[in-house]
Amino acid sequence: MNNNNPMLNKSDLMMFFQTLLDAYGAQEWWPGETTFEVIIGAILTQNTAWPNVEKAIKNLKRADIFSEAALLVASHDEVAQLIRPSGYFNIKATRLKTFCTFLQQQGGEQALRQLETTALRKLLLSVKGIGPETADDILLYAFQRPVFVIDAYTRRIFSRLGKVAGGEPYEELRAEFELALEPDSALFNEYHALIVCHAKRFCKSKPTCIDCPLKSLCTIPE
DNA sequence: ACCCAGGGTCATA
DNA sequence: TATGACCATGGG
Repeated sequence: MNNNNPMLNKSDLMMFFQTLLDAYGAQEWWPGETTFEVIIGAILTQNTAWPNVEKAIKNLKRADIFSEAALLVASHDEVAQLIRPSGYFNIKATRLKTFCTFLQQQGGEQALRQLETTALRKLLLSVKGIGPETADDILLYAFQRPVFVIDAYTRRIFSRLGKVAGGEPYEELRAEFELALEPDSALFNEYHALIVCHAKRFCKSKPTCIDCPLKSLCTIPE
């Protein structure tokens, strides 16, 4: 499929956005007060419901293990036990420590902020445990870069709207969204937040189409 | 007792 | 490139 007659076009995307914004209001993402907290949350929320991540973050804060230095000093088992509610706790404990080591080697958040988006993205993807979606969460919500995050919800919603196939490679989908829209980090921020908000209410694997604000535009409603 | 959640890595063909 | 196994808790 080429770009002559893109299924994903700006006017449709902005119409969906406005509909979601009218229905749910501004979400003001990411939940988290600091850049560091956004990044920790992005790693912990991999394939995991957000309330479980909040519990894990609370545990880390209560134990006063919520900084690059503290996470590196703490033992693997201690971190793992604290983040237990977020699931995959052994893997995620390693990922948190790996990221902190990376941050230290790079010279901290300030050094990363100096990099161009494409360079920073490549660097983040080189960290074991940070894949494309987590990298884009970090780029958009921690570093305010105009990157359109693709997640399972995005695939599901827009495939049900008949705008994408759904099974495209990550980079292909991201390119489609970013080519259709102006690079606007505030827009991308709110758009992804609204996608998640909407999917949690109406666009689950078993859809709940009653009162769905996108119902008239959807290809599957019963 | 299922099914699913704001993924990523690794082995295999 | 494209599947499949694995990681693991908590809520519906």
